[in-house]
Amino acid sequence: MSDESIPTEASDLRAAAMRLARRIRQQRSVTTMTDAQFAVLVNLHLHGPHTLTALAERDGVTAPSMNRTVNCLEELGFVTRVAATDDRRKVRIAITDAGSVVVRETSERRDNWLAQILGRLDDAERRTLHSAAEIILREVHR
Amino acid sequence: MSDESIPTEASDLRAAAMRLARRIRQQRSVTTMTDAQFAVLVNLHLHGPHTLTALAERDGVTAPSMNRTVNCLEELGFVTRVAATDDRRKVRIAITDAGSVVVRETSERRDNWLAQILGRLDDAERRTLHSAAEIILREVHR
DNA sequence: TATTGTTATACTCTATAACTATA
DNA sequence: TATAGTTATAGAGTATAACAATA
Repeated sequence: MSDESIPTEASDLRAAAMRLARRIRQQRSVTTMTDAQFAVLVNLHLHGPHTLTALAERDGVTAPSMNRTVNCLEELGFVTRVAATDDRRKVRIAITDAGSVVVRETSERRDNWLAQILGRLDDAERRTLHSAAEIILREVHR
Repeated sequence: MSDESIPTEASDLRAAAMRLARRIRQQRSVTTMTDAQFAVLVNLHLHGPHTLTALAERDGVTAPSMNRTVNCLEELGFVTRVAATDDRRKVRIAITDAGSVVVRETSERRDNWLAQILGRLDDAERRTLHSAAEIILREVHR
């Protein structure tokens, strides 16, 4: 394979990634919850409690912006704030049981939607998609 | 390959698509422009002038929401509104030359970023990614 | 009466600037 | 003085409800 095919490959890969991600985002269990809120929930669900600053840095937003998102999640009962014991400036933000349920339900819904598509494919094509996912997860860092 | 591997494949594919799309979205030529605005510009660039209703339907948002986005793009000089001659209720929204420049520059920037990643891979892996893109574009509709 | 576009209003996400409490 | 969190304020995207102009 020669290098002159890279531009076309890049363009196709870009179109495919954007379309697939858009359709995945449409699948959610709580339709009133936004992407910003769900991203925070997933982070807390997978990696445990964080400070406000850590959450903001992880999602590439400012602290005041993350503060508002956390306020919304707190009002919805999906996260809790607890003052840190060691450094009294810090606040420990943790996911609640209700928040974990939302993450699991939405993840399931998204995976079920994708599994429908995978189920239409033959083994070779499914292998191709799985290999592609592994390459992307290995080469593209958050 | 057996069906019990589908859940894992779906989960990996979901993670890969979300991460890749997120990183692609970070690459833009005009950093002040939002995703909603850019999506409208791309649509007009690829498929020509549209009415407000058609733009709203295509992006899955309401007409008032699209109206605000188009107002912003008009103020920035990236689109124009022209009254339709046949049906005087309709408004023809078209991309300007400046708008087309933005679309081309951002597309190039995104493809260059992806090409860097593709350039690190061997031929087999590049073939895998390209095949995966083709499968996704064939199976996942907008 | 139905359709197209728009305005009014409200909520969320985003940002910068400024403030409080703590280290 | 520096850091963690918060509040104040403003711009943009989203929605629903209501309206004017036209078909």
